[in-house]
Formats: sequence, structure tokens, C-alpha cells
Amino acid sequence: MLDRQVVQRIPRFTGISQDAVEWLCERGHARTYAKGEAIFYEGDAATQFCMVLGGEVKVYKVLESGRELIMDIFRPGEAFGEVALVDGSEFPANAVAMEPSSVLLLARRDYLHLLERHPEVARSIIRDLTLRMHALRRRVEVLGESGVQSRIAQLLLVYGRQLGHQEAEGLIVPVHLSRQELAALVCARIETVIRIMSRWHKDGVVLTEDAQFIIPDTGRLHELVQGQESSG
Amino acid sequence: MLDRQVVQRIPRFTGISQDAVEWLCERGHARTYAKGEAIFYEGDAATQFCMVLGGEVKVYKVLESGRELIMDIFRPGEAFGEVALVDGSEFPANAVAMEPSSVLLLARRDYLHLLERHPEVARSIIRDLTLRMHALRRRVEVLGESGVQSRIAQLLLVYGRQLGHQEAEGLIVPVHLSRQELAALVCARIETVIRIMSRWHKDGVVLTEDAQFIIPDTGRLHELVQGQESSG
DNA sequence: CGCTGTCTTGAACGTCTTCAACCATAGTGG
DNA sequence: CCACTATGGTTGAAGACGTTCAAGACAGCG
Repeated sequence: MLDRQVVQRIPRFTGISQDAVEWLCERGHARTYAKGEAIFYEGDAATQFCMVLGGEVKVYKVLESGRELIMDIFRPGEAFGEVALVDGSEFPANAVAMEPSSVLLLARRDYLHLLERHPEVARSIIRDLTLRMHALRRRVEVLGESGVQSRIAQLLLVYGRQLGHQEAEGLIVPVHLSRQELAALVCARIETVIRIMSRWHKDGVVLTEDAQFIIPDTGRLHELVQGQESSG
Repeated sequence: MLDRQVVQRIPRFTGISQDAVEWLCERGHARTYAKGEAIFYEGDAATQFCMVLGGEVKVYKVLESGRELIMDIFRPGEAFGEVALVDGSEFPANAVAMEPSSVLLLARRDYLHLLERHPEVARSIIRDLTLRMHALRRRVEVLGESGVQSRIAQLLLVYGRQLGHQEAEGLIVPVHLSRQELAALVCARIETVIRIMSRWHKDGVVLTEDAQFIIPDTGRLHELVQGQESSG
């Protein structure tokens, strides 16, 4: 049983009828996951709709080469694993809570029912799918950059545009990413990432703090994306 | 004015009412593009729905580094640039005909009207969007592989699964890709691609023919994806 | 205290890019 | 017919870059 307040604040469900909210609250439920706890695995049948209510969830694949590739990181209000749900297939990747997280779960048949009965939800899903698409497109652009340095720069700039806010010290990007996770996002070895981040820290390009990055001057990062050279 | 026959054979529009078909035929029109001709550019306002009727269309970006990255290649029956159309934004990439092609065009307001009035079209769009998502996900997986060799192998395997058919000589992958285009797909330099393809041709791993690739033994390609080693 | 996990650094090695040159082919105009 | 040009493909050598392996630092926690 979900809280009406919570459901109504979710972008996906704004504008749906009171009846639908009621119905959704009865059918869905929230579950909490500990840090590092798996939500689903690649190959699992997609039987549930999943949406982050609190915390952070990463969806990742283990490539054939054994390397871990983070497809995307989901934050409150974002649904994940939805594509598999729509086409009734298996999850194509693993999902795990990056920190203590709360996830809204809804059985597939209820999800489809909602989709069927409420055109405004269907429209909302289309909108959400396009958002996911943009996100994936950005992932492709990041991975398309040659050079790990360019890829990290691009990644941080994307996160900055998306979640950052300007402060006196620079652009604050409030995402908590370990070096390992950074590496998995840009598809590089952790050592390479560490070396680049160390250099940047020394040069004041990007500062790593407790749970955030600080970019004093985004212009310098942009330069790094464009020309591999620089640094001299 | 479109041909009723053509429209009805498009997966996207199967199952829609005769009225809708009629309406669509009146509003939409087909246009042909010469090889290399641009269909739209990055930054253009997305005012038209575009779907390949014949030929091949590539959607690509020029990255900040100046490198060309092919996001995807579209074949008959597939819509492109649709995400921008849905959210009323600008095209995020360029589209160009890879060979003489025919493209169905439909004004945005007509597209939205169709979406509004025909729930079965809306459902169809959701299904198509999930397909696009799968495609993008596969692109991410290809680009996530380390080593150009792994990426090309992965790319060919994906195309093989999608479009290939088994023959006596091996798996035939009927896609015509220049070395330059292969390079743009895996985000590598053309020279690197050439060297790898030459080696593979010599070793009989992948044969490049006129307008297709032949993979005598997909198992060997799989090995190449997994272990970078090999070749020794 | 020792354990574990993450982070960090160094050196050797292999891969990819870069730059430069060259070949093959098709189309064009004399 | 030829020379000329444009396009796509190919090869080699030098150097930049990233990975790999090995070792150590550091903090949190039993």
C-alpha cells in the first residue's frame, strides 16, 4: 500500500485521475534495498514495474570481456527496466541499489492495465521513454569520445548540465561516484581513471569531494573534450 | 499522396483502421533522396515524421572532437528522428541517405493528430520506441567493449543476429558498409579498422564482399570479443 | 590488531592513433 | 584513347595512450 502523497508527486503520475491514484496505491508497494543489494538480474523475467522513490539505483551489464559497464544511474522519480516490461521480455541488465534505496514495485499486469485504461499515462510513458532515449544517446556520445580523458570530461559535463548548480567555488555536481563506478561509466580501467582524476585535482580542473565533484571552470573541461592535446 | 498498399505494409501502421490509412495517405508523402543527400541536420526543428520506405539512412553526430559517430542505420519500415518529434525539440543528430532512398514524410501536427486519435498507433509507437531503445542499448554495448577488434566483432555479431542468414559459406550479413562507415560505427580510426579487417580476411574470420560480410564461423568472432588475446 | 575494500602509484607492454605515402577504381573532359 | 581528379582502400613507422601487473597506502570495522 502506497502513500497517496508520494504517488502524486511522481512526475510520471501527475495529472492522472484520483481514481487511478487510488487504484495505484492499492496495487503497488514500496520496498527498501540496502546498499549493494540487487533488485533484479540480467535474464530475470520482467514481471514488475520498478521506479526509484529514494536513493540511487545503477543498471549495469557485465560485458563478455568481463568488464562492468554501467548503462545508467537512476534517481527518485525515474523508472528503470521499463522497456523489458513493455515488450514482455527479460531484463537485459542487472539493477542494484548504490545506496539505501526505496523502490516502487508494481505487477506487470497492473502496469499494463494502467497503460490500457489511462491514455494520459500512456502519453506519459511515451514522454518518459523519450527521456530514457536521450539518456542513452548521451551515453553513446560519452562512449564515442576517444580517449578516457575526453569521456570522463564529457560525462561530468553531462551530469553537470543535468544535476549541477553553480556556486562560488564552481559548478557543484552532487553525484557520489567511486573511482570504480566512474571507470564503469566510461568503460575504462580504474587505474586510468584515477590517474586522470588525480591530475585534474592537482591542476584544479575537477575536485573530488565527499559526495560531489566541483568543476571550477567548465570551459577547461570542454577544451579537454575537444582537443586531446592540452595539458602542456 | 501515398500508396495505400505501401502504408499498410509498414509494421508501424498495421492494424489501424481503413479511415486512418486513408487519412495518412492523403497527408503524408514520399520523397526520394540521392546517395549522400542530407535529410535533416542536427539542430533543425523537428517538424516532420520520417520513416524509411526504401534504401538506407544513417543518423550520425559529429562529436566535439570532430570525429563522426554513427548513432544508427535505418532500413525500410523504421522511423528515425522520432524522439525529437515527440518532445517537440530539435533533431540531435544529422540524417543522410546512404544510398538512393525513399522516405515517408508527415507533418508533425498530423503525426500528433494520428497519435491522439488512434490509441493503436500510440501503442505501436511505444513498441517502436522500445525497439529503438534496444538498438541504442546494443550500440552502448558495442562501444563499451575495449579494443577496436572486440567492438567490430560485437558489431558484426549484432548485425548478424538481426539481419543475417545462414548459407553454406557461413553467416551472410547483407549490409554494405565502407571501412569509413565501420570506423564511424565503432568509433575508431579508419586505418585501425582496415588493419583488423585485413587480418580477419587473411585468417578467414570475416570476409568482405561486394555488399555483404561473410562470417564462416561466428564462434571465432565470439572468442575475439571475449579475450583480447588470440591471433597469437 | 589484522582484515577488507577502495584508492593510489610505478613500470612494462600492447594497442590505437597519427602522419605520410601509395594503390586502385570510376568518372570526366580533352 | 588518354590524362586528370576524386574517392575509397591500404601499408609502414613513430609516438601517444591505455592496460596490465605488482606493490603499497589508507580508512573502516570486526
